[in-house]
Amino acid sequence: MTRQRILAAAELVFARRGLQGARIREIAEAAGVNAATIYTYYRSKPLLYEAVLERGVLPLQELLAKFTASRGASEAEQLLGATIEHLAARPQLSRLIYLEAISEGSYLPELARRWLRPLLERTVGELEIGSESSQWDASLFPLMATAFVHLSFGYFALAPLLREVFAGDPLSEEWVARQKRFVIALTRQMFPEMSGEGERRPSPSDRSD
Amino acid sequence: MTRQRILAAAELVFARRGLQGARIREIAEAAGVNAATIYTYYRSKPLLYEAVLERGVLPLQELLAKFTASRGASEAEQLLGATIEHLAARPQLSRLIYLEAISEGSYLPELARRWLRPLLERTVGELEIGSESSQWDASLFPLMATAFVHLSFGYFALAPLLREVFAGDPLSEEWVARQKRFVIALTRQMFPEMSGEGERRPSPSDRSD
Amino acid sequence: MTRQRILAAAELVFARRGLQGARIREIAEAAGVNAATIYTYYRSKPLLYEAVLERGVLPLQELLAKFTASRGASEAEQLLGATIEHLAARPQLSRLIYLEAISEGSYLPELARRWLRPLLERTVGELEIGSESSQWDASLFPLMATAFVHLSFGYFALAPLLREVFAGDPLSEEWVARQKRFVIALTRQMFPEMSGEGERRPSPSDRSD
Amino acid sequence: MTRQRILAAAELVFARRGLQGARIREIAEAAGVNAATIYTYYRSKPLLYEAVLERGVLPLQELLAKFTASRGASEAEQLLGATIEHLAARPQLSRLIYLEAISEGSYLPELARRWLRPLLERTVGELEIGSESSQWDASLFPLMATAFVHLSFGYFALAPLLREVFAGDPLSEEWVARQKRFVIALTRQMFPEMSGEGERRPSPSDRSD
DNA sequence: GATGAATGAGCCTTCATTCAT
DNA sequence: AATGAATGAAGGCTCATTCAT
Repeated sequence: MTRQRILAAAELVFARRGLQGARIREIAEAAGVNAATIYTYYRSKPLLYEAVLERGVLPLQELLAKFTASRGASEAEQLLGATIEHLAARPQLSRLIYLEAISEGSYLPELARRWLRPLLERTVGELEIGSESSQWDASLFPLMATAFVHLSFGYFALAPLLREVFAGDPLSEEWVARQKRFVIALTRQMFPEMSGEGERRPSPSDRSD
Repeated sequence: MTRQRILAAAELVFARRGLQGARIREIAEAAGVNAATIYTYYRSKPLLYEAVLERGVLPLQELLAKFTASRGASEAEQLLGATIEHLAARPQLSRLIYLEAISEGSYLPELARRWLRPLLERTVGELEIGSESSQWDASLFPLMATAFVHLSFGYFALAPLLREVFAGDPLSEEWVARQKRFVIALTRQMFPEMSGEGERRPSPSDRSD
Repeated sequence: MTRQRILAAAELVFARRGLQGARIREIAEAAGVNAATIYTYYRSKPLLYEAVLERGVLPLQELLAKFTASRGASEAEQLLGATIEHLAARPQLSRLIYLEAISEGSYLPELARRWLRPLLERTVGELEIGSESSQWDASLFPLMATAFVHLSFGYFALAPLLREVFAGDPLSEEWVARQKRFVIALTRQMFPEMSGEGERRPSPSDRSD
Repeated sequence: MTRQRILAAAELVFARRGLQGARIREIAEAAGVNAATIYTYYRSKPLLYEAVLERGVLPLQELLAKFTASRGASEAEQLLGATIEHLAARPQLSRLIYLEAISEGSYLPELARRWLRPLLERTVGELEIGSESSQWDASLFPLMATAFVHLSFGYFALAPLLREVFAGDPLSEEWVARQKRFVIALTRQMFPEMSGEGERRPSPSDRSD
């Protein structure tokens, strides 16, 4: 129980300050425990940091695994939607990953190997199925896959800035739903051929709220 | 001269560690001066940080200003292209901005006021010209504008991660050109009505290299 | 316990160097603790300084309070004697107060309010009882009161200089007793009318050693 | 000229902060010169400090010398009066000497040898002339001499504290004159036999203002 | 398991001092 | 003679970490 409280607090602080900027005492305060208690569970700050990342990346891996088995027209859309929902429920995750990437942290290779590479392969592989009929150059596929990372993870990472610019809260249900709708609509716009015939092809202007 | 060396070194370190994580001594070493020398020019680390951000944001403001006067079909494309080229020449800028946003730094309001807000207004305003005929819901415009931030700034901010995943260097001329081409193609895909008749509408598969 | 050791060491160093000149590391060494430990108890050097002064001034206040109730001929003498004995037991206190005064420290108003002002009022009030018959101009009373501060506190503050000039140790019992005798004799010399009839009027040359 | 400005500024700052607490840059600012300029005249902070003390002690030595030749009843009074006037014109001198004494500075022996020792010998010697008829124990002579140091130098050293307690300014002409009158009256009170017959013996209540 | 106390290392910043101009 | 720029050496303070309780 204490371990979970520590992990949650650490995630919060690491997502805001990064590994170097985070302070054990701040994490301890956020967790409501003494700073020394943290060392009962984790032998050092970097190890705690790794545990936090681990706890964030593992579900992503699992999320991805679900979509590896079945393939189909709407698979990509479902993956995108599920990812965004997952991220909306864990607002710190995107920030952690972006911070780690920007800071060129030592966990970066792990992040690439276990999460981004599978994600890209999975998505690009998916997309390449329809590549023959696609109007897109195959060399753009990595960039496209990357774009979807930005449109899902980046949206949440930049939330503080968006909050400053727009009136509303980017993490609110309404906003998240809108972003989800936008990304899926964008996908369909880019790959019209992937939308199965049987399925009604929704207009980007469809509103669910 | 020393001041410029300090600013350049500080940009490098701040872009990697953030305000809190950056160490003055590391900046000093990178600048090839004694740590005390930094204080001859900047009275504190936060003030140095502000100066670095200032030096990064001002050109963005000016870049934006150039495109405010004339409007037209290909204006948005030009702005996007120019932005990406600008960022490619200053690889730390995107990281600085993303770090500041993720860390909810105190410079965030300034960033919103002087850069993101004008950018969005400018782009959304541009897009709204064609909104009548557009297939996009007006409520998605902010998200679309934000998406272009991700596709330009985010690309460079995540460069270390991409470098880890792909074989090549995301900051290389070839890669940057490809990203530029991709983003512009995406724009045309999304707003076909904005491409003027006189202009040949290029296929996204066009290659310049 | 550690707190007391720190306070004692700090008193020693502050009395020698003042607030600005004192070095935390020197205090720590004198206290036999790590410099960081000091910050476990006091959040900053000025706050430690205040605590040291507080610990010095409070007993002075209490000493003064004892003599506020009863009044009489020999009260002043007793106060003087008690003060000198108190100071002899706390050799740093006078130096602290003099340093604070000379340096125009921020604790000065507190010092005036809680110690010197009551002392003067108390003494001057006492003296004024006999003012009718006194040969002293009333306008000199403040100066006289101040003189007694010099003759008690100043004696201890200047101890290092006296040690340099005379052979002996100004803080030795013998010297302190002699100073006490001198000050009291001086008082009687100045206010012969205050010495009660019943009491034998001792000659200044009386020796107790 | 610059040298004098530096000395004056240094005196001001040293009198407030002591050797350790004083900062070269503060002295430089007070003198209106660049900090480096100070090093054109003095090779180090301690040497500047010595020069300041030297400049303060030398006139005291000379003042003392004037009174060494002639002896007489009113000599002591004149010395006291002259000293107080001298100090009133150099408000920092007393503070410098007291700080040096309290801090047990390295200049202390010099101070004792050149100023305090001669002063005491001179005064005590003077007093001992009348010791036969005096009511004072000879062993108290050093203390008495010291007392006069307090009553002259101490008065000015504690000026900031007195200013805090009393309404007026202890350095004002009126206050200084009063203190002078008080000290002289006290002397006469203590040594009535020293006041020559021919001279009218003034009452302590005499007022000059 | 949890913590208050303690500390070595290191951080930001200041300071006395030097030197080229 | 005077100074702006630069720096090695602290100085105050914080931090991650340990340990006895």
